[in-house]
Amino acid sequence: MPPDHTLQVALPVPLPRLFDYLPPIGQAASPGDVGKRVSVMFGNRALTGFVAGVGPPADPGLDLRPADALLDAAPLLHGELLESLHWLARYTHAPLGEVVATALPVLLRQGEPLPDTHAWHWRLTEAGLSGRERLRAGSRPRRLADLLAQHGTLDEDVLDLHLDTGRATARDLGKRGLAERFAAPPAAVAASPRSGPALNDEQQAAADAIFGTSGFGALLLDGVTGSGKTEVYLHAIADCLRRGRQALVLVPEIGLTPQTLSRFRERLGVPVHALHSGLNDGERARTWAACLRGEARVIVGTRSAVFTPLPEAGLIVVDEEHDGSYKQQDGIRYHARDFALVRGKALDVPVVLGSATPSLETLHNARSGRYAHLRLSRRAGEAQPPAVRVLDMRKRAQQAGLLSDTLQAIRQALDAGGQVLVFKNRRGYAPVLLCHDCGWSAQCKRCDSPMTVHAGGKRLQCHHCGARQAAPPACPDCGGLALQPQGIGTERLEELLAEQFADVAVLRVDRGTTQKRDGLAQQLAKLGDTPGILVGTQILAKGHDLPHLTRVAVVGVDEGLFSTDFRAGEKLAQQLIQVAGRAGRAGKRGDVWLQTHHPDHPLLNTLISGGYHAFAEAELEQRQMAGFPPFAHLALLRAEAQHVDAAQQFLQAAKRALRAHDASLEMHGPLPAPMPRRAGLHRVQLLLSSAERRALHRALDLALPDIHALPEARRTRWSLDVDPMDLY
DNA sequence: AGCACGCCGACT
DNA sequence: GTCGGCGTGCTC
Repeated sequence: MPPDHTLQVALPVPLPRLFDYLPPIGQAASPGDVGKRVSVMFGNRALTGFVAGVGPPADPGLDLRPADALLDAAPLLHGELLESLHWLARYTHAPLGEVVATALPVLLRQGEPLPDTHAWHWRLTEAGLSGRERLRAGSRPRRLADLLAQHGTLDEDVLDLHLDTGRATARDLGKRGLAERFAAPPAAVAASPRSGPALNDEQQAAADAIFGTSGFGALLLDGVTGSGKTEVYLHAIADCLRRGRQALVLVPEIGLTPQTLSRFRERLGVPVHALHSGLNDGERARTWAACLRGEARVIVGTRSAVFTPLPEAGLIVVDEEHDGSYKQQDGIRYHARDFALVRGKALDVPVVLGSATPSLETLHNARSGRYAHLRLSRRAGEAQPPAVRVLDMRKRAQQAGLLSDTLQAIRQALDAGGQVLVFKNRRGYAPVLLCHDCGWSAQCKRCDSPMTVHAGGKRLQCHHCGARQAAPPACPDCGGLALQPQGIGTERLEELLAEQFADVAVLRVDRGTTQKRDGLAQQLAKLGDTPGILVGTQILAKGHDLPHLTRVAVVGVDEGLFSTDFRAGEKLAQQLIQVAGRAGRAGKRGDVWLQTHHPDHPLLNTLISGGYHAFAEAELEQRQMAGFPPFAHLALLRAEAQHVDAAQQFLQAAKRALRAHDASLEMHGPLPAPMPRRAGLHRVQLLLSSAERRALHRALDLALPDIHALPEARRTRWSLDVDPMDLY
């Protein structure tokens, strides 16, 4: 056996190398096998791998095992997507096998064949055509045969609509040789778009700029809430369809509502394929296959949709590009927005990044001229931007964190027939249970963090490891009965509001209440246009149209003003702008009441007087001075272990390895993570920083093999996060 | 990451 | 006497 044609296989294991296999017994390996999946025995378990290359073995002395079977007749990944995944593996410093596994739908990752995407149709056979008259008139088989004769062929999916038990009858005709089922090629989709509202001049200019971008180009669509970004997307997508190309639209996790989809479907007049967490494995694999075959023309999906193959790509849109849900926080820690840009470049198509509150990274790129900067400054229908009022909380009496001024403001808005949103940037009933007598507070036994009170004070839950327990009836330390929830969460707020405003509906909207499918939409429908109060967290800041909302009360922003996380200010500003954007729509000017202990804080002042862009300007200056992104590039090496020392020692050794390869790399740590214990493990981290992205990556490229080989590496769970979003 | 192999404690 | 703890070694 000439050993110069072995399969170089990428496997979904955290080992940063490929594994050589002989081709399956009786087969020869050819360069055409690159991109096919392959099943192999690895150790003593069967794995599905991916042929990354064909060539001579890395180690000629090694006794190679044969692969069991190649799973694809033609490469599953090739061309642009394959190249982009190679890029992603290099960029995240992750094994190609894990990157490929992340990119593929579960079923394909497990080695299932690429599913069919064609529809099954039925038609009469020769025997059926000539013999249908002999079927008893009026019988089901006769009626179906007549239908088939009349229509020529019928889609299996609609048989039951034409005739009761139509499917079963068709199978019966099939058994008698009178009808046959065949795979119909997917119907060619002719777009029949419906026109929407006329674009205003800003929208038109934006749409023209996208249309005029030939080949790759990044465009920031910077439009205030309600300025009609979606209309611009729809025009750009319609253009893309007219040119016979596919469009990919990425949306944040909670932005993909049934309403969004039906709006797209209605306006574009083509099937819109959705990819989100609600799909089952089969649906995901089918959608992926439909993209690969070019049958899916418009794909709307969340983070992982960035991995869909786009053989006829024409446009990529990333809506709400600043949204944190685009960054995967475990496994391969990719950023879907950034990867979309990489793919857009490789595909040579425009990438539109839309937001009312662009990330500072994106704004920086727009200001430096790398991205075109398209602005939509006007709200549709002449709606006015909301007025913001700051309430000083210092030395003021409050109930459940609400000032009496705020309560009055809510009353006024309700009396005027409006709806009010009370926005609290935290969830749970009350952050901690505190003994007023001795100061004891409920702490999680596994994590060093306070447990939060849930279910009206009956239950304690740790928000970090999920541990739950019943709240003690008396203080475990002093036996006193003065246990009180400290601080306020949305449940306590809801309680107070329900009490104070018993005449209107008070809805709490958080992860708990919206987990059910369409839970939020149903709740909002229940409220209708009657006066009422919505209480909630982050989830309320985006997405849904709330046309009757006239007033927003913001409570509990102070934690975000003094955080150690360098991104906290940006996140807070984005949230405040987004939630303020919920107030007021055409015809009704909304307002925002903001309670704080720090009414003079520069972030609030700049944001309120100058808006998001003034804030961003100031924040970018600070980032530059402090040497933070986008003026520096970060990578975070995290380690967790049963014992702090193991994690510490690993990171110390990793630091020495990095230092050996780059004497000038900036490193901070190892330091305990901001949440130093989680689920019983100690967490430590080492922050790497460099003004030059290249220098950072070169140091990692050189040092990671050493770090993998460290004896300390085996005694800890560790991971690398390039461009971390949270520094913990 | 899995999964074996390999030496030391409380139990059917 | 065993079942089982997780240290450490390896996977083409």
